[in-house]
Amino acid sequence: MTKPMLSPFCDYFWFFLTLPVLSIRGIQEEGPPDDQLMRLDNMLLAEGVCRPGKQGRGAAAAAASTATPGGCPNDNGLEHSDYRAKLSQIRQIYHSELEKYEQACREFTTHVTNLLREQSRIRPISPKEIERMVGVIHGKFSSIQMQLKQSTCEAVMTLRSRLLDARRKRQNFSKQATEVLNEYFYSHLSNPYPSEEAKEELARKGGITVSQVSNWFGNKRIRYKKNMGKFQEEATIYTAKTAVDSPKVRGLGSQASCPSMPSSSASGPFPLTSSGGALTALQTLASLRPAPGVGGLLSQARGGWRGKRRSTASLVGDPSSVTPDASN
DNA sequence: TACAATGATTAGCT
DNA sequence: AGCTAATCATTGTA
Repeated sequence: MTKPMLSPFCDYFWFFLTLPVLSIRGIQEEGPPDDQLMRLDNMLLAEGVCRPGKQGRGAAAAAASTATPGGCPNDNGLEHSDYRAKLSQIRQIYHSELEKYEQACREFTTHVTNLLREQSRIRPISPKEIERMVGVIHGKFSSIQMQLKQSTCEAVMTLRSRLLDARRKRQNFSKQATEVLNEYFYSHLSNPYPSEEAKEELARKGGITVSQVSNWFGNKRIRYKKNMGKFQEEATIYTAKTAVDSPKVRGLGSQASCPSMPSSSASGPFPLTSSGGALTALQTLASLRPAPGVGGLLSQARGGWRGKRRSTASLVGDPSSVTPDASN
């Protein structure tokens, strides 16, 4: 590029124009700038930073600040208010910067064009040359824009991982979910391993995911086994509950296929769950000893249910536990 | 604020 | 793949 004869003021801008744009991280390695720009625009759109049809076109910060973040599936209110507030800040900064860049680009283009026109009195300057200069200026500014977009994307991603990370933002399950899970657990105490279908049903009823159901049962089994005493009261409550409302729970589990004998009532290691109700439960509560004839199963549970791994043979004498999912 | 409860993650096992 | 056991990290509570 031949340096045109410009004023000292323009020397400064000439320096700007000749700055390499290669320093923009990732752009060169990730394909043509247009593709990269499109990806960034899509991402900003998905994150709710810009709005459809307005990507990079100077959407007003004020208007944008009230927009609902589009890319946040969990954006359901108070628990993410912090996220939303910070996203809104990012959005404002993004749009005001973008606006500044665009204005600077317009002003600089006008300025350079005027200077070239002035120069044309001294030496011949073709319209093509002016066009080329304008193109170069726009190219520089769009690469700056790209950098801005990239930084914005990074900021949003960091914010998301910090504030919306499921593990860090663990929430206790709703009462409904806990009840549903506990009802199943205590009514299937002899074999508290819900089948895939039962897990799905529990998940649906509790408004949680299947993997959350699996986690819950994993935790529950281990914690129950470790400290059965602590759970006695809870067991009594749910036993009484399911005794009254047994069809509800029975409907979930395959073990409940024995209508007259809830799985854990006579067979399980924890006779608290007898459909006979609170009396047996309280008796056991007092002694913490199994009802006659169930000692073997109690020790089995104390050593670990070893649920799905349990062979059908070990369930002999426990007809209610011989279920489709137990025999898997 | 300390501590218990609890949901999620991980390593190792079958 | 699904389980246990240990552990982490957050939430709830006295």
